[in-house]
Amino acid sequence: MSPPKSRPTIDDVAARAGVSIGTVSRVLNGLNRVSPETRRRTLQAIEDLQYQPSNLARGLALRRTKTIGLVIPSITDSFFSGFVRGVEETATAASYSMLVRSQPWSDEGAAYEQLFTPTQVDGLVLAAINVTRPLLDQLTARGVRVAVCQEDLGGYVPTFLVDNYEGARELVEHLVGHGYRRIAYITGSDRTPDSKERLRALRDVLQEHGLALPEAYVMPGDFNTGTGYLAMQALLNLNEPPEAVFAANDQMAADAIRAVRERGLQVPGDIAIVGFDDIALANYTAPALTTVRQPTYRMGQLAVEAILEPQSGRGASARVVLPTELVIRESCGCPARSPLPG
Amino acid sequence: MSPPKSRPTIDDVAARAGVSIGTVSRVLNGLNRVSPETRRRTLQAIEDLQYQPSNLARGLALRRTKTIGLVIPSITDSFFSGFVRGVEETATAASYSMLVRSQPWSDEGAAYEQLFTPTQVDGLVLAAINVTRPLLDQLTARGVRVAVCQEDLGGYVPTFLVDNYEGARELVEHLVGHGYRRIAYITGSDRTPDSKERLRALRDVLQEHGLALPEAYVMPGDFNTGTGYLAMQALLNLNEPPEAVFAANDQMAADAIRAVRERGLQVPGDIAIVGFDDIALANYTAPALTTVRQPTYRMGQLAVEAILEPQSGRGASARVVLPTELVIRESCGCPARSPLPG
DNA sequence: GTGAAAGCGCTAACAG
DNA sequence: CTGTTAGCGCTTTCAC
Repeated sequence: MSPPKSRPTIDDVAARAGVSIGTVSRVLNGLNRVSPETRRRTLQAIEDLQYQPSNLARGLALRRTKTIGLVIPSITDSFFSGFVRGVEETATAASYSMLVRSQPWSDEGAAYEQLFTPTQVDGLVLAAINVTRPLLDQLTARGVRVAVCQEDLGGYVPTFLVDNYEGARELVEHLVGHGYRRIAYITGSDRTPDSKERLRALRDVLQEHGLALPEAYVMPGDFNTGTGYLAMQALLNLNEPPEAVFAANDQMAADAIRAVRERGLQVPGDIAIVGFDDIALANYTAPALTTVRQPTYRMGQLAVEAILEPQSGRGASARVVLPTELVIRESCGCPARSPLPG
Repeated sequence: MSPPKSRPTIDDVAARAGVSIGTVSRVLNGLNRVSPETRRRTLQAIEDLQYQPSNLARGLALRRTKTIGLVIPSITDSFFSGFVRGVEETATAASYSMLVRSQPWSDEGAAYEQLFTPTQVDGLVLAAINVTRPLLDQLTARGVRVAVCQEDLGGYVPTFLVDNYEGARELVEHLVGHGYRRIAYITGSDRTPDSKERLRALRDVLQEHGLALPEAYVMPGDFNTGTGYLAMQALLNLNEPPEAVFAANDQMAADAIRAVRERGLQVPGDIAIVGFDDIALANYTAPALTTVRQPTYRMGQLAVEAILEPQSGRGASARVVLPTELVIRESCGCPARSPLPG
């Protein structure tokens, strides 16, 4: 691409108003006092020229860009929907722009090393992204504020997580309360501890109720669309199929429901199914999904706040675990409730 | 926020390598030739210092930022999911960063006037956003390349639309093929011509088949969650309810399905329902939704290409109408097909 | 109060 | 091939 055409600069404004650029800068930033008359003339010139200061030049001089970067596995993923809104709205409210980069998970975790270098973003929100400690150190050493979500890097940088264990416990207790004894689990991928934590909760609750979790009741999935369907088929083929299944996330739970229905069986009549996350889809499966809501919007909001107001983050090394919320709909066996999404 | 800590600059590199900054710049941009030895020493210094050039300074000097801005009603909306991916992936492939701003539709359409000023973005993708001609003129005059999607501003800037009329025609023809005679429509909002175009197609096709579209069969909706439910209830309360309903988008169709099911009726047994868009949800409603797929990914891709390679856009004023694709699932009355989403 | 001038970090001529 | 220098547009002392 070729360079853009000309646009008014601070010099043009100064010339037109008959003042120096220093004065223009002053009325623009309004800290020092400028005489009413000078200010008026200057504002008039700005208006006439439709002048807008260059963020680039301003950024260079100030060494800050008023933009924060968001790195996320997939900005389009329904699960991150609330999170992204939380980040964007909070950033926007503080007059910050949001630079986004989708960065699918990878073992190397290398590609984004050179993205969002300092002086391009003042802060970085890393969501469900595994970065190496050296990279993190380099970023912070260069003055980039970073906040991490859905991934525990050790807590030497503000971190926001969700209480998977407690959330899952509540969900499983609810299932047990329905009277189900044979409860299976469809796992997520193992690149984060989420799936394991939810499974641990399932194990613990079952044990506390004197129930067992047979090896065969733990079916592998990967959080993505498709695997829930396969896992459920395998579960249904067991000699003694489970009475209820807990899928590590809603996407797999939705696919599991399809697998059950295609078998000609009913949910929750023949088998109950619950998920985790409470994505938008959870309201539209038939039956609607009982699940655990994650405070994703809040998390995005907190991450940005941690970047914007480091002091509130207690030495920039807070590690907060947010509570979840059990959302009871119909797939667990409870009667239908509100007619509309909720 | 306070300015960031220091980071290596091109001067540090030059000093360490014992060369001038001009030389460092040359090895960085590799256009002019540099002696192998000098190059080696310079690269070594860069490596040692973990130097990364400042995009800000570079942008100021070059007058381009290598970032494009995306303005969209809601970056989180499922319908724009493919579009956003198309924009991001195409931009990333060209080494461009993506600045995002959600801008809910409004009559004034004013808030984003000062966002993404030049020298902050080289180009702007406006999706389903109504901008005034003066603003558009100002942007292009300042050298910002803009591409518009899902909104027809008059064609003096690259515009990408979808063939609503043809897509809807195909869908309705399919419905008529099923034998339905009484077909109703749930409208979208009127801020874009989309809903009206789809309705026009419905009218035309019905007429061509000697069928009528009673006034009462056109129920108002607004594309958003909730209204499809209400509209469908109203339709069911009619003395002579329709045999099939065409909702202006999938979200409303999904809500309509819920309304029908809650009435104890079957879809498509008692009443067929179809939508438009083919969002992810369309695969999970029960029954799965027959709908019209919009080439959103392609559109995002084309928009970015139009910005990056203006010449291919034919004088930067192309206006391309993309074809849609009929996606037949079960809600229209067709038998179930593939077990997995597709 | 307001102008002049020194950068911020980098690219791009322009001399050698 | 490589060093020097003049900006890019804005903020910020430092004098007047």
